[in-house]
Amino acid sequence: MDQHYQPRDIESRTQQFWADNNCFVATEDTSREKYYCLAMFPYPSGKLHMGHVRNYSIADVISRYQRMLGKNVLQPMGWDAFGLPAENAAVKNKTAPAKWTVENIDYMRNQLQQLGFAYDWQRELATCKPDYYRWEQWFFTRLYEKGLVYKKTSAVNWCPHDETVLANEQVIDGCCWRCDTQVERREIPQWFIKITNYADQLLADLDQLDGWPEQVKTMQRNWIGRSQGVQMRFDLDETIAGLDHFEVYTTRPDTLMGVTYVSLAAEHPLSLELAKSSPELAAFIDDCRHSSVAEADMATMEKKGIDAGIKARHPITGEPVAVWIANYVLMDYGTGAVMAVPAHDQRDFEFAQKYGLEINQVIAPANGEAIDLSAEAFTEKGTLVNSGDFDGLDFSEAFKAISGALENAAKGRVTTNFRLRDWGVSRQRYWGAPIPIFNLPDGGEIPVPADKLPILLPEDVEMDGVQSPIKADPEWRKDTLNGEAVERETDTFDTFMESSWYYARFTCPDFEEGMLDSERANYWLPVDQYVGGIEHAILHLLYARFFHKLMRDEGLVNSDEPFKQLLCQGMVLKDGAKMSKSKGNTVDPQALIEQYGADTVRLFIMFAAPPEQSLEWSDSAVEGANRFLRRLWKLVATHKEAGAPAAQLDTANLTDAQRDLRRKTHETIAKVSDDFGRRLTFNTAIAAVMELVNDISRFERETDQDLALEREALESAVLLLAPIVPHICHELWHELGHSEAIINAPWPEPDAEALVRNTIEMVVQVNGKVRAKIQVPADADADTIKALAKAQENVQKFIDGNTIRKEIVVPQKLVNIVAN
RNA sequence: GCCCGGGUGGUGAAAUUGGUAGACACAAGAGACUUAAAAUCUCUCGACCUCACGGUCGUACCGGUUCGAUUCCGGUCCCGGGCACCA
Repeated sequence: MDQHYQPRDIESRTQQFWADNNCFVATEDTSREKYYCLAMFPYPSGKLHMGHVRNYSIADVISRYQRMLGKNVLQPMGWDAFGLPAENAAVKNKTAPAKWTVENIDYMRNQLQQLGFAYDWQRELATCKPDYYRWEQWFFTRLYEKGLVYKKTSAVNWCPHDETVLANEQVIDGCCWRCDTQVERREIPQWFIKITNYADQLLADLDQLDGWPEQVKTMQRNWIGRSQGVQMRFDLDETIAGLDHFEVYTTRPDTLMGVTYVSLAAEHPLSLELAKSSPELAAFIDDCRHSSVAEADMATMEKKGIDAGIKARHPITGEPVAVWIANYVLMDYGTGAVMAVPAHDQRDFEFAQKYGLEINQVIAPANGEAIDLSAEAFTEKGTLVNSGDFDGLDFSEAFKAISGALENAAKGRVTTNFRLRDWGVSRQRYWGAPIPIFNLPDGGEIPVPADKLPILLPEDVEMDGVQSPIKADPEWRKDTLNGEAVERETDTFDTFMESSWYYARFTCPDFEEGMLDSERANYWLPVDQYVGGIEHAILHLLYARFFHKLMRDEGLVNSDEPFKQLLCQGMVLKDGAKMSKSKGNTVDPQALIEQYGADTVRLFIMFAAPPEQSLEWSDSAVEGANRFLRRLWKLVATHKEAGAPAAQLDTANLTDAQRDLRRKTHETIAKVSDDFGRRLTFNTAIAAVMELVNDISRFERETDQDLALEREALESAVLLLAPIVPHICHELWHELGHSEAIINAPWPEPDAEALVRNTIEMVVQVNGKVRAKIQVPADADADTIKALAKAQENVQKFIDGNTIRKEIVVPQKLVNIVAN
């Protein structure tokens, strides 16, 4: 055996072995328990970054561990290949997005292979290929036929200088990232999928996701945002272009008697109508357009408003209420109009103060305390005051009474509302799947019939950064249907469409007869373990859950949820900031693989932090990971020099030192199994193996029995590390005399007998402070332990002269004597 | 602004169900080996007091619950993720 650890040779030999033996090709086998482990597929941006290495190392460790447990494991890999960066690169480098994307995929695939991830490469897919997106197009036409798709106008960011639509990311401080022109909102017709039809299911089914982090479920619940409230009408004093009222929704009907004005969105039909006869209003509404469509921008911008000059009638008192137009009311959410209660809503309060509007208290704290409405609104629930017949009621009584009064007067009703909005899937971009719709000469549209699919995206194009090549080309859109000329839709799909079902396509990527081969899909689905960045906690995961239910209702899959267990890994940081090109703090994984080998990179990244936490990069800690592997290699080499043990291990006759090493070995097996299988804390698992390796190094080997014990300990360490550093373990396993490859070795199990301890160390506290440590027999009773604890000299010192008030014994752990 | 997380030595972290704060590493310092360096091995390593035994303080900050709080509760500050067209 080579005395020195040579990762380059070891890793290429091992990877060759895996490839030659098709080790990771997965086939359906109903006689075995399946395990589908999936990491979020990458966008092929050029080369792997540390976030990828972390994501894929975590998933690979889980896959390899489950395989050693005997499961039929599927771990696929593919490419989320459509998207904006390819277009930007195309403009910059004068290459077609397709070419750029394919080259990136080739480079990154090679990097993943160098890292030794156990993928079934036969299932590789790329979403930009027609054999993938054709089924997405087909599915969209099915949704259309089911009435789950519709077209409506919706706002986009528009750069008036470049005459192009901008993504939120391309809007910097309200201006175009290329030409710095102030962007405006522009309403254009776009396609939507009715995710709101599934809002209740998407909310309710979160409860069955026991394997998801509570944090992610909470975020999704809040995002869906189901609320009970009241929708009511405010009648206008005069009819304006046929409009005699508008609707508002509130979750706080108890504050209704405190309404002092109402606010309309700038795009509200009433606002637009009023602007026709008021240059002042028209100017204000025009000004409101100068803002990006991003909610964060809307919420943080200066709140502005203007008196619309009309009055509405309070639905209960009939008193006139001022109508304002405000820049912070969203037309896309709710009714586009909100009632304002400045005394009990902070945003309304600030607006009212700014414009000198009335602030009327109608809620008092339930405990009778006075409130000061000169500084801020009182937003908690309480008891009604200044509310006429409703005075004295609490929130729920007031909710019932006021909504009842509105219902009786036919002015309102109790409704359930969702914050969730329908999914806008239209993009005015080139590098995406064309939306499969034909526009008819008479102005209508129909979905592209199945026999005309796929609508192919031309790949040999030039990008100018302004207009999509399929929009610029007058020929591309031309098509015929039943001999009649029709025009293809030139918008493409949101790329979240592709990433919403790729996990299912991996079960049957070669299937040509349909979107999914249900038999194979139902064998592998749901995904047992999904691993990806926390930044996807809401959008991607919600859309994928939605798509799964859509596919279920189409009869393609038979489960309700796509991902049984979810692990959200933290980001990789350097100097406390996210690694990014713009900050110039990136570390190239490629250089590290070349310098230290894949195993060192994998070990470092799994050891540095638990998976959910952000990970701080450290060059010297990588050095440390490499040092550990060298030590392990050397330890096996030294062990081998002593030859193979002549006799079997005789576990019934062990010295104390031998018993200690054997206990450590089996404690480590138990600990690592729990960390891998239940806790998913790989850093502590590695630490436990390091402790074992330290103990082996310190173990003084003399007899043949010692040698056998040392071999048991080393073999265990190698098996336990195999999922993390598979290449070195592959070779060490052979060196330890096994002809069968470690990839097919079963996971070790702890021997209960080896774990037994005769004595236990317990801590003795006096008034909660540690004063002594005692060794007690494992089966000692509480009185014996208390007596022994009190007999300690340093314990005596602290209880002497005091009365013992209480003695607490926590079995196996500690004694606390309370004395004063 | 709203929703969700996080904050522990010089550094990354550990403490799994409220029970020994700092496992395992990194860095640093001292020593051994070496002509020398690297590598390797041994020891020290939260702060303060103490010759030592040992003691006091310490998990962002303020307060609470408890025999006992890094862990639970209330508040504050700071950092990160998401906010529907980055993926």
